[in-house]
Amino acid sequence: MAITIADVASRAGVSTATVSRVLAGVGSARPDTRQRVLESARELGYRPSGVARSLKLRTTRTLGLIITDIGNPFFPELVSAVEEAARERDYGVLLCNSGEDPEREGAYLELLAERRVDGVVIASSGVGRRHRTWLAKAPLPVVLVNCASPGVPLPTILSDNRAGAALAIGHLIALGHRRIAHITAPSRNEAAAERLEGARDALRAAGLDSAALLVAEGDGHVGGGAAAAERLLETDPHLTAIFAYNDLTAIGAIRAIRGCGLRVPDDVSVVGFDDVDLAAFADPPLTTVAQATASMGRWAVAQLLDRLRGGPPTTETVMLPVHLEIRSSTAAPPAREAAVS
Amino acid sequence: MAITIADVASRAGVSTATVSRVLAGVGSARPDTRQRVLESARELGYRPSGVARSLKLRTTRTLGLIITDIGNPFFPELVSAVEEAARERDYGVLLCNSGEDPEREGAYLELLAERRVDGVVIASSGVGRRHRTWLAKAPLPVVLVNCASPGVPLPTILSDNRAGAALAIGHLIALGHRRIAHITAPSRNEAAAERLEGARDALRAAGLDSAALLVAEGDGHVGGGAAAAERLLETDPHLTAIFAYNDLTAIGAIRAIRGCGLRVPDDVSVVGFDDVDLAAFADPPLTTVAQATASMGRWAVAQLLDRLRGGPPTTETVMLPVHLEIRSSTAAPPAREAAVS
DNA sequence: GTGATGTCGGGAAGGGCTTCCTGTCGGTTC
DNA sequence: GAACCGACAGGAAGCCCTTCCCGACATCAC
Repeated sequence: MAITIADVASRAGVSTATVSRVLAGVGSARPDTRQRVLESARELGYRPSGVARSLKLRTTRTLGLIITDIGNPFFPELVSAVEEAARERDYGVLLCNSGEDPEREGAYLELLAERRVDGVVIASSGVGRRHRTWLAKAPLPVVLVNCASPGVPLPTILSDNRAGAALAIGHLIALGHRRIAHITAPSRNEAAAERLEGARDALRAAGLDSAALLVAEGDGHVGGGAAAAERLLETDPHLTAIFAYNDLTAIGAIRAIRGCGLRVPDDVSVVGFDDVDLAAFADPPLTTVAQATASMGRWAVAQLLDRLRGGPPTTETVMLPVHLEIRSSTAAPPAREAAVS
Repeated sequence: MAITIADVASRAGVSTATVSRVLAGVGSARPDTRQRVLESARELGYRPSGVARSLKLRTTRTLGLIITDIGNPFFPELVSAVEEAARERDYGVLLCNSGEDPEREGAYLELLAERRVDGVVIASSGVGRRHRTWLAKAPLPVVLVNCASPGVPLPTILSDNRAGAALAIGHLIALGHRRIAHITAPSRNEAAAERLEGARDALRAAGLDSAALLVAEGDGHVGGGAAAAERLLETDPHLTAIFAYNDLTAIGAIRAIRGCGLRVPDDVSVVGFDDVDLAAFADPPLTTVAQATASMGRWAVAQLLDRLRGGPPTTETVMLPVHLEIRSSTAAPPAREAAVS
């Protein structure tokens, strides 16, 4: 059915070895032989089988990419960077959306291993911990993005979550806020724990009682953020600032704050995390901690490919700095509250 | 290096044929043989090579997915649906982000064909037209999502763009708007043309002059939407409604409108298209035309797999209905304007 | 003329799997 | 006891490439 190298060879009156060499451009061939091969290939519409080549060469030129949730705009940005870096080197990307489901994660890990992808980048928070034993004896190169696998030495790149959170809270404190709340994410997410810790760091650094930080749990999405903010405002109707686990959560919080008849930032300031594309276009434009998302993706791919080109197995961990993107969702607290505090 | 079926066979003291049969669960094997094979496989940590299997079986259990721009939230929603439908059937998805770049599109089409993916779903507006000749003799099953390839009979699923646009404009007219503008997308995008046509349909149906529709071109993104809205407001400072090509464009328009000191929807109403997740959380929540994005993705995969299971090549075209999601970005025009018109 | 050197290109192995075909063996049946 | 049968399991082909190795031939120097 499909044209094979043998068809091309017989049409050109040469052996398959010659066809292979000519098409790959290696070795030497007489110009007329070369010509005939090229012509036959073109005329037949020959397209070499990547599968056969992969079997022979023991490389698939494919990378696996496991992410948590493509519905969170942070991930499309990462996917985009990974995909681009891969494409530049002629690699394909097999996309796996884990949805935080351990079973699916496991299934995908197995699928990628069976498919013999050349490497996999894992950017799915829970995988590192939930599949430690698998990762410890991973049959292929793995790099972790924004996620750790305690005890398993794997190359890792992550944002400085703790410092970022401290930056956010520091900013709020500097504006004069004292009644600050935090919306975290389910604790299976290690970044959530780090961000919470960073928030407390900043409070302590300012000589405030870090235990007084009001905390509610969201789900990393708009809905959870809104619900958490509502609970928070019920608990302390006079809080003046909320630092959210991520931008989606922050957007939910803003919604809820407005739902309570309050204004952002006049009554309550809100800070997000990630600096997703849409953060700048939210209303009001969101003050948020910006991660170098694209850099992470590029680094992960570069790391993997270095390794494939014979580089030594690394366990390097890179911590990327973050910075605060100040927009209009934060302002000084309302005078009354400032006086109260 | 890697464990092969031969290793398992020799450890279990059987032939590779037997191992293959036992692991695939076909044919019959004596319970004790079965046992030995299973045990050896487990002990050795055997993982069959998908590559070898693909070569033999002539199927990769992989689908290609070409999209325009993963940065537009419409696509993650589609990707998510495709990925899920594929995963349920144990298929992988090779993600290709074309970025509207004809060269990249072509490269990806070739890559997918060489990789021998079992099928490809194309949801990248321009591909259908730009690569017609390729598609006409596509070496693998293709289905088109929200994109057409004139003259090439391929199974296609699309939203009723024209009717959707008419719905949007009809809604604005019903609210009393008469000075309505439209922000379109670059004309290489056929959906853009259809939506523009639909807008004119509705104007005509209401007995209004469809030629009077003010049109500006955006880029399908927030930035382009904002720029287009600015131009529009400059041309006609008294327009009272804007229908945008998509939600991102609409969000940009809202930004620009506010930048001019006007309010949404009090001074200017805005309608989007797509009903992206975030539309409901925009400020104000966006009135928009909702597409059945997930259904499209699922249908595309189902279509492809049916075909692979021996179904006949189809050229069926499905047009999905859309509906208007009325939120708070639209309202009656300000009294002064209503009087003027 | 002979040997050395170099250029082309073919044969064949091998990558890891599935499956058709065949053979063996124990048990039935008449 | 012969013929037959079903259940198991092995041999080997074949999926489509790449590349090592080697032979054929031409060319050149001596």
